Amino acid sequence: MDYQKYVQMLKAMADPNRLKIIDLLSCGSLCACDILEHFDFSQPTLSHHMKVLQNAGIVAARKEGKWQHYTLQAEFMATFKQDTAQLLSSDDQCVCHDVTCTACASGKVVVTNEKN
Amino acid sequence: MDYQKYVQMLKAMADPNRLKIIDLLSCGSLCACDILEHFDFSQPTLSHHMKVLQNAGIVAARKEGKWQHYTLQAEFMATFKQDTAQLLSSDDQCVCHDVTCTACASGKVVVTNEKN
DNA sequence: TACAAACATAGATGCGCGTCTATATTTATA
DNA sequence: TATAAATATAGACGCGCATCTATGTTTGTA
Repeated sequence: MDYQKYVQMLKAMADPNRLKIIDLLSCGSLCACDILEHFDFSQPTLSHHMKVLQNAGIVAARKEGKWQHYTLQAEFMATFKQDTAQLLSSDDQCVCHDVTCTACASGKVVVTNEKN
Repeated sequence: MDYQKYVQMLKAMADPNRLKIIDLLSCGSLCACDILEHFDFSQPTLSHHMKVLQNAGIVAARKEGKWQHYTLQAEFMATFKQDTAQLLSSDDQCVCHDVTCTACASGKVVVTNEKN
């Protein structure tokens, strides 16, 4: 998986306001002014947050007249779930395969690395 | 879902080094010195990162002799996947249910909120 | 054409975070 | 008991981030 891209998604999501924006968009598209109504911060701040979400590939923007419509990227929803599952599983591509535990190898403790 | 707890998990994960630590632990327990070998930063920095992961409920620590063993929390792995699925889905508990789109309501654009 | 609405950009500010060095603490061992 | 190994704590530093105000840009409308 694309480690760097996954971290960028996590960083973009790791803000309570941006997480709420994602939640608001989970049912469909919304324009900026409607999103803004749910928050206390200023309009430029929302503009900043939307740019962060776009750069992370989470949100797509489409302009129609005066309004800027935002939608969750389908690819993000799929990729993020997939990357998360892979991170928390110990499959063949896991980085932990060449890892040993010094304490365990010394025979002084009972803890064992399940993969060795 | 616990919004605040989920954000705390995301923040803890939104660092490339901590994400690699989680990946290293996805196969089993490791002590601090073994984790440290995979990074360039100092030992106090690792100690700091492990504390962040513990406070977020991602990692559990267990001391045996000189060694501090770290393990991924089973509850975290379950909760995080579940919260993620709920965030990206539009079920009954979604915050977007009382949301309308001004631009759509005006009838000037073709975009519609899928839930309305 | 003038004005208002929706949104973006520029620049500044304050706070948090990742990292460091130095030192303390705990535990095993000679 | 002295020493070394493994880890934690304290305090400092620099950078990035979330936010703001002020202003620019685009688009629809009277």
